Amino acid sequence: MSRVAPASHLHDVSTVEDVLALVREHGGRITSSRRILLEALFAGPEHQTAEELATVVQTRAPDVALSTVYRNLEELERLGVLVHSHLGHGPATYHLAAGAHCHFVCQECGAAVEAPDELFTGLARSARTHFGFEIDPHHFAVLGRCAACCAADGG
Amino acid sequence: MSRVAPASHLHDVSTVEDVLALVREHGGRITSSRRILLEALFAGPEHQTAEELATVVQTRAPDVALSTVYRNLEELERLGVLVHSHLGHGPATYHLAAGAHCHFVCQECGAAVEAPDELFTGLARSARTHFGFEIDPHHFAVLGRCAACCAADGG
DNA sequence: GAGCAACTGCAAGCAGTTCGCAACAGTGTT
DNA sequence: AACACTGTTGCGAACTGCTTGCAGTTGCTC
Repeated sequence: MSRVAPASHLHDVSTVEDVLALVREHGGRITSSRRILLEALFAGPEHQTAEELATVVQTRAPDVALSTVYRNLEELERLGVLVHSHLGHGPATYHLAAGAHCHFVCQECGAAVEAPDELFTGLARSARTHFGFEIDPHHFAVLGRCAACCAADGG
Repeated sequence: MSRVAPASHLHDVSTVEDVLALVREHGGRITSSRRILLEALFAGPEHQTAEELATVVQTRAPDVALSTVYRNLEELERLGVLVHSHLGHGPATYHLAAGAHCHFVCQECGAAVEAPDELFTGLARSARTHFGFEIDPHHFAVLGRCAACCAADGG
């Protein structure tokens, strides 16, 4: 599956140009769709689906195809710049690896709560000691019921 | 979304007939596809996808459609007899609610490790106190890297 | 055994994502 | 500045996992 050396931590990738430089280093090319996509990622809200990103990109370059967005997202993820997570049942959401965090998603109303990584350190330690398993708490959402829905339903 | 009183805990649902009785109580009918599906669930391995279950069912009743399997799984889940979980990217897996447990799934090799619920009590408590969020650790898998893949890759 | 409603198979449809392909466009070289 | 090399693109079709509409069937009650 993902067998990549995430090189992003060796470089500063805090701007669009930084990322493009990284892309170049890995033999990739700097294309306008790639640049616009990155700008959308840096400028937009934290959790964007491929479709949403495509829509944003298309406001500036209407001919960029959805498949191009997917391919670029895939490439950027391989370089370690991006991460995608599955929040509940819908489409995956993408965000910059730098701002990765964990999520609680309510199965009833779909609300997503961002959780600090510290909440998972205990679980991470147990998983490591019991099973030698290194968890990646960013990639998935923890499902459940949010405070509002618990209150609404009672019980 | 799921707004159901899981009645299963009020009843003993440890056999196929128990479940069918529960189905009847809720106005459902006892059909052969339903019975065969339940037998597959009780007899088969713990994690089965809808497709796998359909295949098993079809060995005994070749005309049972995949959509029927989905509809029955949905119904049984509404009654609280079943649970489905998303282990990684592929299709959902179904298993009896009685044997529910948490999972660690390796993103590299796909291996699934079953984890005791106790590992999640700390996280559950933090989520509750910090966010009023009641996690449901059974419904999702925690992704990461298993011991074997960690060892293989180094890092 | 008649009738109601739950259930069924079938086929079509859906969302999200991937793929094959021919055309196109960055990039290093000349 | 033209050239070739190869990464990238748009398009459309395919794919997976799942859902739905419909007309026919079947379990269950009276």
